[in-house]
Amino acid sequence: MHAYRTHHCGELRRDHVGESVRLSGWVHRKRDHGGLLFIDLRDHYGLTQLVIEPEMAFFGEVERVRQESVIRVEGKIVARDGDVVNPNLPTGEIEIRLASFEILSEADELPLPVFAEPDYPEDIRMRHRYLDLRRETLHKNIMLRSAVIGEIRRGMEARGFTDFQTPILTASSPEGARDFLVPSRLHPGKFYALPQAPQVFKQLIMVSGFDRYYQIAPCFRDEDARADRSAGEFYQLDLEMSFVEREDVFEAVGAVTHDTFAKFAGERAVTTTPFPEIPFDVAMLKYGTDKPDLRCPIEMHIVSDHFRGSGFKIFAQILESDPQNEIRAIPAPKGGSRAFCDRMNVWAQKQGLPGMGYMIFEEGEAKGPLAKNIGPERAQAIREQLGLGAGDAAFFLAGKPAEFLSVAARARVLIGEEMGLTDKDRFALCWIIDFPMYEWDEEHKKVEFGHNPFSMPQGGLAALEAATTDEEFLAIKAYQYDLVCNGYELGSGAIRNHRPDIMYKAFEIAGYGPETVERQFGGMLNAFRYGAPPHGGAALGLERIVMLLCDQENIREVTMFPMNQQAEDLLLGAPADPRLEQLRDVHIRIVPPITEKTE
RNA sequence: GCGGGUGUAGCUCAGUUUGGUUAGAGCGCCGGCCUGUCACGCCGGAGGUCGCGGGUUCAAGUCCCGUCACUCGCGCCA
Repeated sequence: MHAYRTHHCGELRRDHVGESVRLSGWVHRKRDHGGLLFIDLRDHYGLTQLVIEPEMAFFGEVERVRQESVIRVEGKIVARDGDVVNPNLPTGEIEIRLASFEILSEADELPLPVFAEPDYPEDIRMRHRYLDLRRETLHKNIMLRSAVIGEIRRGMEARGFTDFQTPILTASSPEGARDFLVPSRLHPGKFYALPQAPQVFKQLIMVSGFDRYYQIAPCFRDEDARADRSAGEFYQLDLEMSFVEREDVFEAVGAVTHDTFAKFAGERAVTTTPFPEIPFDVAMLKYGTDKPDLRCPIEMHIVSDHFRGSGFKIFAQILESDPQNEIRAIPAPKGGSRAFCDRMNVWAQKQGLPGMGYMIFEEGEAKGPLAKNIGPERAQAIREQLGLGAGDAAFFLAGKPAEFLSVAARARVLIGEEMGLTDKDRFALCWIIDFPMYEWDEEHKKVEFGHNPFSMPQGGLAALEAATTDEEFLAIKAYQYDLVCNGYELGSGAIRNHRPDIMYKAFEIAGYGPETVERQFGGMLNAFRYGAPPHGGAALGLERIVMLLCDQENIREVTMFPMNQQAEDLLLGAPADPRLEQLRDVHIRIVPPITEKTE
């Protein structure tokens, strides 16, 4: 007989009745009736009920055993009949009448319960992550994560992608986040950087002729965490393809994404391929964001013309004061109640806006202060533009789009949810395409790269050379795209710029001379001088995918050993003070931060 | 770096609005009872610097100031 078990705890059924078995596992739950005692024995696979009677020699020992102790038992499988069958358990038709009982590892009093899952403080969950991970939901999430990775790997391999590992100790990559630095022992004063993404390496892999690469790649970024953004490190499905156009990347990534979601979505619907492609400009106009939640059908409209020179003086003046100002409307079908509109207005004020004006449309007329001031003709025109009818409402935001769009975007989603227009039980995927190559850097008053500088500008060198003014530079689009699901950015990618001449020109527009390009990206630039295939790819945040499939809103719920928001590992204690000789080895002296306030 | 929320028993939380007797409940823990439970049940018990420091007051969990921790968000991360 095996030393620890003949079966696992989720295995035994009615057919096994009469067999003698050995099981090992954790004491999940104990129900002591004095004259009869039940234990739910748990392992990775499930629960099995053990029955202990007072005549058994070890009865007293079982009475004293604490939850989460690890035990080994032997016994005979007996049937549970009639109303003692537990239909909620796969093993609910049998139980084990014990012949022997042994504690393999005793548990102390628990800092957090494994059984039942009330919300627990994060620091305690992190400090005792091994207990937290025993709990049903987290255990399942982590298993799903593994299954998702497996599915992705099979999908990628089936489409001819090859898995390669890229360096962890490397040079700073062009992602734009803060690097984690690793001091060099052999080269005093010099540092490696941990990769923010394998961006440069995967492009070099294409130049090296491997054609199709993928990797479940660890990425490191020294930026503050969010609910949907891990502290310090995360994994992405990283991929790159040679001799492709954008649609080739969409076909490959779309297929793998769809199949992975579909496999684990259960009852939830998944957008079929090809995913809708929404130009960046259109997304900003209709949804106010480049990561729209398409489960909400509401689309915003520009309604500036209806207010220009109108009787609603506040909006009219906003439009006159700056040609860049506009009035944006968010339709709210079925939202035509004063209570709802006021509530939304208060919400907008809490988000830092002066407020959201609104109109309520009724049979033949529009109500609310805005409608009164602009008069029935203009109100009717707005109603027609928005395609609204009686019982509907519309909200209005005025000013610089950049200043109200993020609130408008959230308002759109909120209205959709409150009005029951949003189907929560689906995964709405889309591509956002045609990102601008450059954006306006307000701080330095200059044109700057919008995304990473390695995207191919649409129109190539000719487009860059044709543009001469800031306005023209800002109008240049890149072959740069994002994959979006339910309001989350799942990933992004680009057709890369593999031409040194176009790269010099692209950097020149952002104000960087050739020496900057060569200093920062010389390695890759050199590679492009000896025959580089046109190539492109993408990278998808793995945790985001799993988070969506697990219906979780926090990325730590799908990460086995995450750091907390302050980027600390409470389980093992990191970051930690180094020993003096470690610092000496790498030629580092700590300069304590200046904390005293000097007036 | 900034803003919001939270901090009371091992854990989840009530009590703080309006300062006033010995700070409560559920889960867990310890003891007792219980032969069909599966969130077992019943009885009893232990367990509290009310995050920390200072202040106001006859009196502070409650009011004021400072500070720390956790968390969500902004900045940042394309």
